[in-house]
Amino acid sequence: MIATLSIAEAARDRRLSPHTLRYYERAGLLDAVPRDGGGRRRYTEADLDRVLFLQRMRRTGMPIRVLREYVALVRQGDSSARRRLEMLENHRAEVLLRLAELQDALTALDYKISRYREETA
Amino acid sequence: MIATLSIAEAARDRRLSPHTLRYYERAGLLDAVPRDGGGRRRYTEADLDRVLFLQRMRRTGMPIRVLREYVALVRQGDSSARRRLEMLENHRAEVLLRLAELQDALTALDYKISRYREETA
DNA sequence: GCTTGACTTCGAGCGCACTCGAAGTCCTAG
DNA sequence: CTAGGACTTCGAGTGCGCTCGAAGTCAAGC
Repeated sequence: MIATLSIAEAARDRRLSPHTLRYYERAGLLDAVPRDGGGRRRYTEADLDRVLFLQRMRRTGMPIRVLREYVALVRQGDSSARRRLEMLENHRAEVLLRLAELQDALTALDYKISRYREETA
Repeated sequence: MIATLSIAEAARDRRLSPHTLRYYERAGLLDAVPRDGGGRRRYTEADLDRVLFLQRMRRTGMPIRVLREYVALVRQGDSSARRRLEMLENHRAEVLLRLAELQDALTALDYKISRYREETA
């Protein structure tokens, strides 16, 4: 028997709000989460893994709309594997771009900060 | 004599829209850009430098509200230098955090992509 | 002198991603 | 039997950062 979590527990675990978890489900980012006798959600390990994936993609700028598309492909099964791979590769390229942007800003910030420090010294 | 740019030219140069340039000015992120006889904006080198700074900060997630605060401090002059330095340092810390997030996602993506490739092979 | 087109201001509108609150249900403890 | 609290659904509201469009001005070219 594997442990399942209530929505509050799952939310705490993944550091987001129950509202957001429900929203992701409504938005088609999570397949219907299993319910207990009283109709309450019980999150499985697999659900939490999916949430972690969603968080990673969201944090790196993938829109909900695209994520929804990806999840729909997952539901379609193996035949969509190639398209999913493409989506992941596309997103990877965007992540690299954003990494470069952050590095650029970091360099600029460091330069500016060092000038401020001299000035104040 | 230094070259100044029309709003269309400045926008092209910095790869954003004239709408956004006007918005930044309205939002208090750019000091009043000098105007020509007909009341049209002429962007100076300094204005473009400021825009570049804004873009870097925006791309790395600094909110307009904070940028407005920073710019207000710049207007106040030297006495605000220490606070500005603090703001830059705070933002630097956030940039590092976001870099870590991107790296984490990149690692996860690379793993997933490699699995997809094996599967399809 | 008239048209064209790039500009001006201003307020409204939009897309995104939550975020919240109302109203109801269900289980548990006292 | 009742009170409390965590949950449910659903639609509405919020904050952000643009983005757009209407209506008007102005200078240049024909």
